Amino acid sequence: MKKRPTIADVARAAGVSMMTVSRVMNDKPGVGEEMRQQIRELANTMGYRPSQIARGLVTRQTSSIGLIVPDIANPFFAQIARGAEDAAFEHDYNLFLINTAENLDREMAALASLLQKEIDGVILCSSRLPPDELETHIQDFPAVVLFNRELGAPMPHVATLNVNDRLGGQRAVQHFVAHDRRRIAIIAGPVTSISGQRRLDGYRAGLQEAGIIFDPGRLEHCEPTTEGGRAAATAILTRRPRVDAIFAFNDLVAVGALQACEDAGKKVPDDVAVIGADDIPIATMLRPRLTTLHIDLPAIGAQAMTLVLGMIQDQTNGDGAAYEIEPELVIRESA
Amino acid sequence: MKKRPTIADVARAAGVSMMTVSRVMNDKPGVGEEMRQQIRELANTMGYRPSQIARGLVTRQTSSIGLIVPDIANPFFAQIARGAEDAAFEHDYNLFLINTAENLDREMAALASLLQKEIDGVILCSSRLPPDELETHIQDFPAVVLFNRELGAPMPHVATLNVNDRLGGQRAVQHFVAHDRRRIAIIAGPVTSISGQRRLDGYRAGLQEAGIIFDPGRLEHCEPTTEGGRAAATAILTRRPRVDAIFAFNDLVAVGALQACEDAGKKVPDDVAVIGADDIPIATMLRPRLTTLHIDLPAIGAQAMTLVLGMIQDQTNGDGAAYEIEPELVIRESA
DNA sequence: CAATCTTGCGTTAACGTTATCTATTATTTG
DNA sequence: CAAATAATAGATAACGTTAACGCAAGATTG
Repeated sequence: MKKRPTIADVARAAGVSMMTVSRVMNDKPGVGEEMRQQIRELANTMGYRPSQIARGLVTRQTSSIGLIVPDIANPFFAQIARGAEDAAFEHDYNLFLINTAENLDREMAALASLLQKEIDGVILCSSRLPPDELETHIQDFPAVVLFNRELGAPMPHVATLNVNDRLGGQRAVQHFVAHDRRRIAIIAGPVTSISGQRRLDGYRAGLQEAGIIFDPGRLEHCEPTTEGGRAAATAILTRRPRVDAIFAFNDLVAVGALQACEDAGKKVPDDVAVIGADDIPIATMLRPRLTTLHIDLPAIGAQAMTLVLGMIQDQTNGDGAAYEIEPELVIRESA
Repeated sequence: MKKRPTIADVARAAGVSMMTVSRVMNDKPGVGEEMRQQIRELANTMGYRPSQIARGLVTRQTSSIGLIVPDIANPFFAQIARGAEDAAFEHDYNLFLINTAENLDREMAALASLLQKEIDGVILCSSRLPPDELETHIQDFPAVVLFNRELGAPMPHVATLNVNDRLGGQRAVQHFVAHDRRRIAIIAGPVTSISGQRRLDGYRAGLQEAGIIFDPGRLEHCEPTTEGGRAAATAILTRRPRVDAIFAFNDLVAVGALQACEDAGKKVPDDVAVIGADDIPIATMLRPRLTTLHIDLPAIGAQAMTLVLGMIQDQTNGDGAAYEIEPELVIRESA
């Protein structure tokens, strides 16, 4: 509302040059302790706050990081966002949040608008962009962390952080097999999802390990939502009524599968065992409690943020590295 | 990585002044159609993107809106954030997301850092700041929407958007009473929560209406989480074992209450009926499905964003107004 | 056909901050 | 005690963009 004081106003009021005020505000040397205190106090009473915009123009730093996710309403990404924002707050950074809604154009628009904002770094989650598009769009950022997405060849200023979904899928199948389930179905999520492809990979590896031949009739793709999971599970259950286990793309999809089993009159886990993935909070709220592949979502968000921040500060920190997170099967009631 | 071209580079390459390029980039008149096309193309091939920072310094507009929420990992706020971001995207605005973690200092720090970023507007959700602090902290923003928080006196550039939680609480109690429940407990959420206070108000009004006297033993406060709800419900159930209905602060708390009933060997809804609030997606995933007070969360987020954007464009649009949303009881299985 | 308006483009000066360099003192040193 | 060094502070010029005004040449008017 009322006009904010500028550094010039403070300087004039204190009878010093703007540089002196600037040095005080940035805790830089070159100002006597006495005057420093005096200016600090004056700035405070005047309500002076340096403009990040003007500062950004000259320093080329904005103290802002972009976080691009498919859908913040998905608890998976909401938890990651929480961890990332907490870490950003610790370091006096702010977070731009953008949803892509699983839409390529919107993902590209997101990257473009963040570029114009001259943010210091980006965390890009589950990008669906084709490799070449991805590379051209991220190369102009000072620091990038790709979550659940790999790169053909390492790029400078780009680190990757991936959940070992293949291992997860394999472990899920192993658990089913160990409990004498052999007619195992999989709901693999969106066809374009990298995580989905990896989980499917692990699923097939697990089957092969157990000497079970892959049956395409037990595979279904779907949207990463409860409704998607329900529809997919219903489709599988009608096509292959004797299925005795379902590995779901994620917990949301698993909830849908649970509902489909209920609809079909199948008891979980007696008739059909269900394993989800990601261990979002809902997993323990349901009855039966969901057996799922656990990963520490807020910690992942925090790690991603730490990685970007590290790359900004210090070129070598995490630059080009590929990090991996190992999911752990937590056995509850659904399998 | 590589240095971005500036408007000066484009101007030089095109053999025109910077202003001409500027006019083209902003679709402003004063440039011939032929040259306009030519510059557009050149800018494109050079990969020129105007710096929002430099632009912001002179126009005093950043195309950024701040969204402050207690916790983005809470589906309630995640849904609102989704709606708000979608609406922002539509208008080429970006969203700063900040969590307060129910922490006053952090809320104030959030406001302060957004002020330095010179954002065009803020949506502040469920502020816990005392009235005077709140007023001083929001008055410097060009446009503010307060969600679930009221103002003593209307302020210019500040609109409020409130869920009529009092009515919601009253309706919940009415529903209980209509089904012959009279020993109705309430879990009222954090003591500092405005929504919690309003729901408690409505609860008492509902009781009075039915001629039931208020029993403090049936009231408990708690953190707005599943664990909080579980603990609070357990406390009430041990203190007042004959309670036959629970109105929960929100759906998350209701889930906790459900769990506490399960722990205590009470059947829902037969022994104890439970009503939640907000109708987050989890409500329909649970068994029994949660009866709750429905509001359209993404729509609220979008409305809040539209309100801020309107105030920025046009001073009078929504300025100082107070909007209200009426929750609707959706009856499912838990009550 | 002179007077006015329009169209198309350029010049200059900001916006608020910090980098860099320079100038003035104090303080230490050999 | 002269000379070197450090500490403190100021002046100036960016950073990339747009607002505001200026000016010419062509179009329109009475």
